[in-house]
Amino acid sequence: MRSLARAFYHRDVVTVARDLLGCVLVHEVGDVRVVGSIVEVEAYGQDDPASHAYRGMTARNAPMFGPPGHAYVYFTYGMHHCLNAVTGEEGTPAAVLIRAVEPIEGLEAMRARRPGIRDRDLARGPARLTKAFAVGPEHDGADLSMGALTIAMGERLAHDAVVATPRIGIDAAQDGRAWRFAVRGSEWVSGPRRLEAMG
DNA sequence: CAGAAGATCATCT
DNA sequence: GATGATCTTCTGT
Repeated sequence: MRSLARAFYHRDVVTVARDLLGCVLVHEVGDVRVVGSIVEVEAYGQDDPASHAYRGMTARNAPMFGPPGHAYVYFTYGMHHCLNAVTGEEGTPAAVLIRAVEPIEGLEAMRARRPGIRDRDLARGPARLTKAFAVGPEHDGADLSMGALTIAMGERLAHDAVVATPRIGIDAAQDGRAWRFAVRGSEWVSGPRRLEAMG
């Protein structure tokens, strides 16, 4: 598998979000490798009131202003981590939230990390997938809040979003703000109600 | 310094 | 459909 080039992320956030569908998310911790196909994403652009960066740069959202292709991982609700891919021009805040992936490889590890959870729900949600994939300070060590974690750059890095042709169809929904995209008909997107909303 | 809200999830009715 | 968990981040004073 090949990592996505920086140029992939160096584009409009909505375009990148759409194109990330079907791409593969890979994370390795020691010998353990887990892989999943991205089935649901959400784009947060510069003028989006729902974006963490809407009111300018802060300590938390600084990675969103950084170079495309890096990760923006944030902690929320006192217990969850969420993973984003930074896109567009450096200096212009934009990122794609990875909302759900379909597990492909490393199911055993995912089950161990999320005991008692049905396979279908292992990575079906932005905070669920970070737990199944062990994305977070406790496993990555790096200072995630500074965007030190990098996805998809050809360099030797712990995190790689890998190329795969976007499969199936695409649906878009506008929450009034962030653009959400999901693989049409996928059983692995985060929530039946959301699917319905996407028509 | 206090207060509120949060790109969520699991669990319950 | 509603609620509690749990704590960081941001805002206003």
